[in-house]
Amino acid sequence: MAEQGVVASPRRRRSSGAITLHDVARIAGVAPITASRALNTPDRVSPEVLAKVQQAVARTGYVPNRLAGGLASTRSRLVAAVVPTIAGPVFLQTVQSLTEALAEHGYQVMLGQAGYNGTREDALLEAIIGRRPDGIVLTGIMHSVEGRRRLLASGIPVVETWDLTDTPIDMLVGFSHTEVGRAVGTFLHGKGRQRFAAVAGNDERAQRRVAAFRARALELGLPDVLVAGVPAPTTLKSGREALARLLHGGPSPDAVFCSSDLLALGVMTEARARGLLVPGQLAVVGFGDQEFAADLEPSLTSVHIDGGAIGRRAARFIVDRAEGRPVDPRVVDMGFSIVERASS
Amino acid sequence: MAEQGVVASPRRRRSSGAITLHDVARIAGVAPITASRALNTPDRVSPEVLAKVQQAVARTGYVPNRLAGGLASTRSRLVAAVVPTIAGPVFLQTVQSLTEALAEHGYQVMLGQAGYNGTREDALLEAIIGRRPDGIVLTGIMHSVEGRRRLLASGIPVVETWDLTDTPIDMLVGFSHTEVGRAVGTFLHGKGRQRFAAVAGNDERAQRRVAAFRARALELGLPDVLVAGVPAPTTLKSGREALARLLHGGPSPDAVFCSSDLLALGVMTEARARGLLVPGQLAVVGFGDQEFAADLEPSLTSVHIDGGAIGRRAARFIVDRAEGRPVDPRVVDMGFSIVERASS
DNA sequence: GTGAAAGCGCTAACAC
DNA sequence: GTGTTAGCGCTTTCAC
Repeated sequence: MAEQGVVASPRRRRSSGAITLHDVARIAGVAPITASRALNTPDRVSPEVLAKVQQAVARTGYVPNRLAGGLASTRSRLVAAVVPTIAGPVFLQTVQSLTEALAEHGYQVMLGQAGYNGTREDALLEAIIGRRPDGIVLTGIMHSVEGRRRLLASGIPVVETWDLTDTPIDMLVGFSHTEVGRAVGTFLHGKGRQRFAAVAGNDERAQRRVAAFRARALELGLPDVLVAGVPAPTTLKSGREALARLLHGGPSPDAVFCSSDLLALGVMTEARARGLLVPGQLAVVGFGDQEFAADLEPSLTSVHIDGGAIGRRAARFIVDRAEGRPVDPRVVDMGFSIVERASS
Repeated sequence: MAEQGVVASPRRRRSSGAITLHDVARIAGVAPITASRALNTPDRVSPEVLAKVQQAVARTGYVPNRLAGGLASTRSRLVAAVVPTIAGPVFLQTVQSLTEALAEHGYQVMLGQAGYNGTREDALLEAIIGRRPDGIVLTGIMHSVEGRRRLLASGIPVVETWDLTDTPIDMLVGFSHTEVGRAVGTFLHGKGRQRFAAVAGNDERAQRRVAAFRARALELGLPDVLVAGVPAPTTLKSGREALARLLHGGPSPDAVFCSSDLLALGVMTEARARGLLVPGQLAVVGFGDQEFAADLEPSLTSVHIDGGAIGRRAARFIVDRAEGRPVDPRVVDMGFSIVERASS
């Protein structure tokens, strides 16, 4: 009687109802851990057991619960990718190749949108860290000192991309924005241009490119660079408006360096609407070398960044770290190149 | 002695080392479950306890482990967003607003890239289902019968977007591609155009738009529509090439319906290079009404789709379902509109 | 309003 | 090569 009282109403909990590793193991006639090994490390299990487990999996349609696996192994196989906004086309190639490369190794990408002004940064970091990702890839965003501190404190591997800073949080794969600005200055000067202008989004990296472009112009003995600032994310429209502003006051520039290809397209569109010849009266240089740049009329000279390679490299950093391989060096300069086309 | 033997080397497991709810509870002087309630349902806890727990959280920098929470509650607060590829600009607005809207409710988005040919579909579904997301949002992708079956079997809420099909898997928010094709046909006919052509990516939805466009032309007593097919994802380049092909054989069209704005830009670019006047000799209509369409020269007439609204609606579907609210209706037609601009 | 116990589904650690 | 045991860090269930 007493016994019955104890056993009577066992504390039951609603389970998810899905097939579990337990079920698979029972059907295969082995212990759960053996089934686990058959799935994760098949070479450490006898061929017969492997076959039986695989059959059971096929019969039941079992899909391992990665939440449970991640909790038990402290390896979530989740990687956070943080961008200002996914709607800007600049970093898409990087996100795409990052996602693909990680998927090949069994990792999933979680998307984080930080915005351009850093308002949501804190909530975003909390949401990300709470998932215990095996890595965080930061692309095209700045982070506050506080954010940096939290990332460091979390102990999660971090890859910063699309930049080369002196004080990386952890790992870094990018290129020098300063060198880009200098190189474009040198390039345009080599083409005989004299009166430089720039159209730049108000994000920190674009500003750094422009500052270097300007410094290079001064070095070369050219007049000061006219700069038209536009809000980020950059658009075709703001490119058009920026050229209008540049032409409004003072001497007309004969070369414009734009902080994105979309801006450059805007500048070329506006130039055409005004009867200004490109490249005859105005050379235009873009940044990013988006797929459309080569096929514009005239085709657009642009600074080529291999966004796909950056994503793949970042994926390798994360996977290496997650699997305990040594990561050295932790900073990779992917460089850039100026692709010369008709617009200059 | 015996006792010592028993206690001596307890089976120790390396924990993640991070602060846990246990730690917070200990510091606050309450039971773990109480600390949990203070964080998740603060109104069911006394003000003093709440304050103590919040203090402990602040002092320790505690970030809840959502893997553990998800496992225990069978609510992962993860939502999978599946697109053909993130690098095509068409669905970005949808992904962006989906991510934002979900983030406001504490949900994270996991990115899945299905490709345009469905090769990776199976592995992708397995990866997604393994994370036990609270919802799956499918955007711009077709799925095999087998994929459909697996999704259904998983029991996970599914929202299909950017289409209106007769046999939704679960929930649906989109518009009719057939209606789009018909409407564009009617529109161009109203502008006095007679010889229609179309440039279309080889994805199923674009094909449906073109088929309806063609059918509408026949209804209107117009000659058969010339169609130039291009591979997905669509590019400016393939737009240029497509127009070249269209002009090559037979009578020149006086109107082209393109399956993306980028294709339309390609068509306009090629037209200009050939001295063909837009809209004088050729009317051009795009699809998607991307941000740049309005500011092209000439500005581009395009079919406007409110991708942001689609994403937000999909987010609401998922959140409602996850919180147990009734979802009715399960199919929402977001409609579309033709934005008339200079190119037609 | 608060707590004790049990367990979500998996894997690490240790045995044999 | 296989199994036993004990958690991973949280929340549900039940009790007071």
